[in-house]
Amino acid sequence: MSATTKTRAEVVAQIFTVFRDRGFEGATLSELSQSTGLGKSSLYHYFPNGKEDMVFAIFTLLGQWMKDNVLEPLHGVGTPKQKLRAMLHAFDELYDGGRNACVLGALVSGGGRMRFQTELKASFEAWIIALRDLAIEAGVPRREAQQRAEDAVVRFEGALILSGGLGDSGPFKRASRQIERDLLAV
Amino acid sequence: MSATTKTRAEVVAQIFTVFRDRGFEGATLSELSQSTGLGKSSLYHYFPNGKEDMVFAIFTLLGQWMKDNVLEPLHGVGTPKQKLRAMLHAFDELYDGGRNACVLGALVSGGGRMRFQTELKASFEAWIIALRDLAIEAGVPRREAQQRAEDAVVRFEGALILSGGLGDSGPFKRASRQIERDLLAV
DNA sequence: GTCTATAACGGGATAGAC
DNA sequence: GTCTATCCCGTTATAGAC
Repeated sequence: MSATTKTRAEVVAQIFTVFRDRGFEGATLSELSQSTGLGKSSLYHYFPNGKEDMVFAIFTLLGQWMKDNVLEPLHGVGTPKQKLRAMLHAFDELYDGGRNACVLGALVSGGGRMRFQTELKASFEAWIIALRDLAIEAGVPRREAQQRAEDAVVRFEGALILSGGLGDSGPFKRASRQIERDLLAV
Repeated sequence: MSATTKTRAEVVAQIFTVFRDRGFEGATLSELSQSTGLGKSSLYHYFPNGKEDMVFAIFTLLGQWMKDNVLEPLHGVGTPKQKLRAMLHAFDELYDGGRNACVLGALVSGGGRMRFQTELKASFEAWIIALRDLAIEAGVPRREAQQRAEDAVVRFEGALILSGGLGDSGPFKRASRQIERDLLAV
């Protein structure tokens, strides 16, 4: 790739932020065009079916991010506690310490809930499974691990909503600490 | 009020569900017109500034609902535990056991985050204060009570997102039980 | 108060040149 | 691949009759 040519990955990374901040209906082609620096027609070159295709691309990007930042480290070296810390650090960067919303939450809350039901379910489940397996590795019984993983996702999502609503990153930071404390506790 | 005349409260209750399910950008005048049975022009009679006015009316409705279902019972008779159960029952009905989204979450996640920042903050804070005061009444130290109240809101919001994403009311039901267990625990 | 009609605008999407 | 130009439609909003 050269300096003047955008890769698809770069384009997807840019539209990702728009859908995250505006939701599906709120993300207009004008803003998507502006944020990517591409004309509307060029966007249709990348995404023939428009916004719907863009969101599918975002789900793919999320899957890749999860693989790189959660699943791979999970199978790497270190204690479960170390791996959890690394994961939490990655989430902290993704959400910018609570200043960014969660694109999954934005799509659930907006009109995309029915449109992307299958993908949303798969994304949440993959997330939960990753956290669950880490808890299992730390010696937590499977059933309990599943519950704790769901709790962690609930806390992330809820804390991002509350941090957004209050304009205060405190709830997110505290949720992150609670997850670190609770997920693997014996 | 007669059978043929809608009160403003009835109209607001109907548009409430549209914004809750569709978000601010996703709620169109066509759907609002359909759900209320009023023509678009009639909606402008009730809400001269359009959708923005409708959302302000929703915040007012929420404030009243909170007063009736949370604040009043709080100052009524019964043990804190009994009052908490009554509050949780009211929330369970509002969210239809996890099948409904939270309108505050929908407004935070959509484009309304900046537009209604003041009202969102006030709504979340009122909610937290109500839960906090109940915990204080039950003998929880003030600081700890504040944290638990924020946790409860985080759990509600996150559980509604996850229940929506998974299409399964399980997370909401479990969050409700956890709040009942944790908020007042000594 | 509610309606019909319509204005004014912006949205998503396409065609075709380069 | 990206652009300009354009289309069609839905959306917000207003005017005025009843």
